Amino acid sequence: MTVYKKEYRELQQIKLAVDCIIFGFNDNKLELLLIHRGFEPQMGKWSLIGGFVGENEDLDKAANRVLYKLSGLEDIYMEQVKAFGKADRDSSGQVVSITYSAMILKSEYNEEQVSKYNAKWFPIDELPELVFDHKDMVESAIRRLRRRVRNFPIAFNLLPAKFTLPQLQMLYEGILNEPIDKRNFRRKVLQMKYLIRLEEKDMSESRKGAYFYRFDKALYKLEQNFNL
Amino acid sequence: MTVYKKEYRELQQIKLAVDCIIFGFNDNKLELLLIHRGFEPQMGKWSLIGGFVGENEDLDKAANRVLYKLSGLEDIYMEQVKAFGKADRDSSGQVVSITYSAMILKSEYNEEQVSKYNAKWFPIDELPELVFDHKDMVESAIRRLRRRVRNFPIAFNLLPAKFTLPQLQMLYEGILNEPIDKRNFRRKVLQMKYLIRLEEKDMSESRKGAYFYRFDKALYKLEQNFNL
DNA sequence: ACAAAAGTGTTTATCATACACCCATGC
DNA sequence: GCATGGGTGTATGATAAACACTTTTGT
Repeated sequence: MTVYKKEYRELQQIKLAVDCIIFGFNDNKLELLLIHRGFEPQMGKWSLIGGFVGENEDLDKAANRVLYKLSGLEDIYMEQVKAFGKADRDSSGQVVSITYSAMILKSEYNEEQVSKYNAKWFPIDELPELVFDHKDMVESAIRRLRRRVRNFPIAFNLLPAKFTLPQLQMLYEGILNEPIDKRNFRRKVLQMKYLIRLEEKDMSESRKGAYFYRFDKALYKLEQNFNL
Repeated sequence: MTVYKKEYRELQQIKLAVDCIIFGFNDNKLELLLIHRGFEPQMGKWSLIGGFVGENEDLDKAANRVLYKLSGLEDIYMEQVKAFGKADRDSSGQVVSITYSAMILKSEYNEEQVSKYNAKWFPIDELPELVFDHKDMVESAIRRLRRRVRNFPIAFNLLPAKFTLPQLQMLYEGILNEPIDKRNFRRKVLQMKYLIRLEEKDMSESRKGAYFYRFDKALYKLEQNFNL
């Protein structure tokens, strides 16, 4: 924390921010929510959803507050990714930013807020030019996401409560950006007992129809081993 | 980064620090370098090696500067672990701290500096009471270390350039805190072609003597797959 | 009857694990 | 010759990867 008492007194000019990397899923592709920056510096470029940490505000709370302000979403699975702290990363001064990553179900997202804040979804392989080092932030978040989605049941945050296995597989293929063998995928998914098949079928995607499943959080909590 | 221009102007009272979690290895156990805190608050407890980030100083550079100041070591493998940002984590005010973790070879460590800074090595299962949330910091760094030591050749930072396989195995057993089968360990280690056996033997630990090996960084860079 | 997506098993290779004895040397 | 730590191989089970056909139903 600190070594010399005198350092404790020095006032830093460093500002502390959080940036939220919000993933959604659409058209079999991962998407990212960005905001059109309406002020200098770098006016006109696109930016992650971010803001400064408040006085006496927990870092995690700050990230959630910012996310809530700009999306209306609460209780979203959100994790710290990394601190970005190059002294010259923000041309307006020394700003250290901690990134947080969230995955949200787009259909629960309040579309009013999107336009209100000049926000827009972009497929992750068609991102516009981003301010400062936000491109690095996104890349590190995607790498982390691809690692974590194999070991934790976080992908279900991008799906409705009831979903089909083809949907789930397409989601994984979209996140990992690689094709997956259908039979192997289904076997692995169903071997873990966390997916409960419902009676109902989704008839909208095929004539045969695909069974709906739900993810049972309680069962997962018992074992907590997840691997895809 | 930022959403409202006005926020840009507000002066935060938040201070930004780095804390270094420095691991060494001794007597088949992981050790941690701590500093005796000689000032309030929490005078008398032990603390990680930390300090505030300087004006116009990169975060990584700040960590390295702090580490250098307190240990004399340069060019140490050091990685960002996590940001700690509970508003009340430091009783002297709002201080957000980014932790960095380094592993050093104790025999290269300047012993003069240790006493000069009231620093001391502690086995990780016999840590004294630490200030603030430093215990959480250490725990998260150890978890990360145990994860990474299996997938990256970072353990060699804790050994001299020439080392024996029994030494390496004891190091892994110490870090992971579990026994490892000798034959399986050696097979896996030698299957990756990064370890070069030297002619020389270490005769100090046994009558038969154990071959010295060295880790070939260049070979590792070619493939970069590592798994133990 | 055919198109379109859903669903289903087996084989093979690879990797992880468990396990016990001989070797080289100094005393 | 014996005590001490160093070094070696094999068999078994588990996991991952490749692969093709049948089912259902709306038109």
